Amino acid sequence: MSSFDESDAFEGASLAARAMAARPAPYLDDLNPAQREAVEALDGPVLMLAGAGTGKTKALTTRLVHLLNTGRARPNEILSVTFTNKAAREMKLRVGRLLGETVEGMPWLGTFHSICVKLLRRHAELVDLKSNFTILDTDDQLRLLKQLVQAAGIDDKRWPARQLAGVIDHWKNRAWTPEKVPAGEASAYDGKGVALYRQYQERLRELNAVDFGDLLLHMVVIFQAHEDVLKQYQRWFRYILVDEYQDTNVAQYLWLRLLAGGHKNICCVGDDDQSIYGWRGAEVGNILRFEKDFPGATVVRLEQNYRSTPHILAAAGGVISGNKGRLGKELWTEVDEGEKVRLIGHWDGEEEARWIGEEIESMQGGTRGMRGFSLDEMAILVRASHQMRAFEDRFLTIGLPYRVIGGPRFYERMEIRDAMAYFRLVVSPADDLAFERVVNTPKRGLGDKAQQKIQVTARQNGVSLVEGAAILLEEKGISGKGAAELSKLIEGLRRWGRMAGDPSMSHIELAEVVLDESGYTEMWQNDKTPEAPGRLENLKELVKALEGFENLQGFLEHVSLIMDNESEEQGEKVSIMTLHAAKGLEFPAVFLPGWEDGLFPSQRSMDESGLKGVEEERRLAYVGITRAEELCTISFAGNRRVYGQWQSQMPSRFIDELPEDHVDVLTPPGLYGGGYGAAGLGGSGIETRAAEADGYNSPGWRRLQARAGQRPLSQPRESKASVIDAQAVSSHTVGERVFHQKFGYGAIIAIEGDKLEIDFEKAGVKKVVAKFVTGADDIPF
DNA sequence: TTCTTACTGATTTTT
DNA sequence: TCAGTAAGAA
Repeated sequence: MSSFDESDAFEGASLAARAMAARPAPYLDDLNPAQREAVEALDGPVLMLAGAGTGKTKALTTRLVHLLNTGRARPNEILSVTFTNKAAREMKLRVGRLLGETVEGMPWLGTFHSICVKLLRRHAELVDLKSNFTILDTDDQLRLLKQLVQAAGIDDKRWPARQLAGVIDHWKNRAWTPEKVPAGEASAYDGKGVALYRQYQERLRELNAVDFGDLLLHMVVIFQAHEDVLKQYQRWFRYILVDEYQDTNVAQYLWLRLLAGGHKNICCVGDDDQSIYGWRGAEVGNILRFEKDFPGATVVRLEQNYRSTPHILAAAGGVISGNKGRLGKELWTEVDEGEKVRLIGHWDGEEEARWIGEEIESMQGGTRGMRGFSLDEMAILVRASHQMRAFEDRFLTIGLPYRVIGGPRFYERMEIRDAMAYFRLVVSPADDLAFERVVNTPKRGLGDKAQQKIQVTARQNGVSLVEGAAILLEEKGISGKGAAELSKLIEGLRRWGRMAGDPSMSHIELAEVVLDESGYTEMWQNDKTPEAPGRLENLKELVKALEGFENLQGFLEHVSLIMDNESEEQGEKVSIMTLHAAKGLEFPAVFLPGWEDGLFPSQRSMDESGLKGVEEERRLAYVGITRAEELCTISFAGNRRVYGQWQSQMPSRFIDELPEDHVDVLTPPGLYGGGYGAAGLGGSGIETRAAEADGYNSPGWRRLQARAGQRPLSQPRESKASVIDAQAVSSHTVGERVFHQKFGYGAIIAIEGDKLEIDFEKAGVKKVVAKFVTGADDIPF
């Protein structure tokens, strides 16, 4: 607690205030009027509504520097929270650059989670934890939940532990302890959710462990129950800055409101139009409600955009204007016209990938009067990660270098987690979850039965699993190969533990010894799967990462929170990522494929959250378009293979929301008569003329897409307009041979409305809904 | 115990 | 389609 000598701190601050009050502030000259207003409104609540590309980070960091420079607070009296480590790093860097020195003394600039860990370690005893508690990763969490579920005699096939994890996470995001879960949630997880939640928390306490959600939850509980503690921090954190406020969940919101409760010097920065994490517990309401929560708040809108061309901004603006209850912002730019947003429809997903691949290749050299773009300047942003595959396949074929952003992060990889579990066991042999993870990795002939014996022995003796295993061996409760291997493991752990205490041995050597002697490295060396070499490579990298730390313990502590690893791959590559992963990034040229109803907006989002879901999807569209600086290309396909089944697709409703004046409709090559979206470009086919007559921004155009995308007998999906269902029905005739996904081939006996009576070759006579059958000879491709 | 084969069911994922 | 799991076979 040495850094918490308050009297010293306050005196220092006032002295500093007097000494620095007259300091010039040249950095203010670099700001536009709105940014400047946001920076200079230092006291009281401030809401900075920062649209995409409006210099939000600049304003935020300048404000921080201004707080320091005017002597209002010392570096350790400012609480600045971000969501990602990356954002925190960026802020530190930029503050340092503005100050002309590195900022060592900003201990409270970090993610919600990393700050909460610091706080919770100081006050762990208030929630019955020891200050050296461990932070579980999701694998540990899941294993623990699985045990509880099985112990409760629940069929974990019908009720997967994963689902329980989701429910608990959701509750924690809302700052509900087991006692506070409202009655309305009682039916969660087969009605046993709350009870299991309680057991889970109990078990965590026994293990002296917390999960990610607990970090926030425990701190909120502490602040609510211990006014003295809260007051202490309210005084200490004289100013609070919050980035990405639209992404805060209820727990984070409460945490902030408690901390800001005294002086209300809180500045929240965010953009309600970029709230895309509702499904993870984020509450757009937090930002919409700010002025009510903090009456008299200064609200500043940053609307001048420094990123995109006016066409791109107009297209994004047109789409987002369909959302209700926005705080309202209109982005503008001083930049000249530039290219319109390009729109193109394709026959199917593969064609779309092929076209984008070719387009990327030709864009490198510059086409249609445009400048050339390097591969690093181009990105493909998809709604769901499975869409990436088509592009990867295609790019591999044509040898186009690409990089996938997102996906499993370094510390989430299996081999890294396994290795870490070994390290954890060396540092703290009582880490049961780590033991469970590696006891049979590599295979030691210790299956379920043997592990159960260890569990029972440990529980009977009230000791950890490692000790339980030792006792079991002594009692000869286990025999054969398993016994020999287990005793080897236990001995190894003891030996490594001693080595850890030996100052003559570096922790890097120790790590190598552990991975070697445990047989873990060997396991991957003997593995013949194609990913094995990569995994060995990762292990080497892990050992290398140890160099930055004093010992294993310090390393483990660090890693539990910093789950990101941006190993900057060399070479120019196109980026492929999800829209979510793209938030906060920008690229000169952006491709947005797969704009089809059901895919984007995603069917599931609409089913689960209705209008709210569509609005969040729309914000995702807005985020996608606003990633583009110079060129944005939106595309869709008429047919797409979904789970191995060909389906016809309707263009996304968001396409109809694009303002016509800012869109160029391109004609895809290789389609007779121009095919889709030939509006305004002439041509001869019926489709083309229809498109010209209606314009693309009309129901007629949509109908055209639907019709053109619809092969005569392929199956429409449930959500489609009734017109199409009728089409599907009328396309069948009695006696026709058809195919059904479940029942196989058969012949139609009778047709009643949308139901068909079919004599299946294998399944006999059945009545099925027409949309579930396909003409037998007409399975596309 | 572990390897093999059949089944099921499927977004987005900052920490 | 395809990955991840669950029951059967060696």
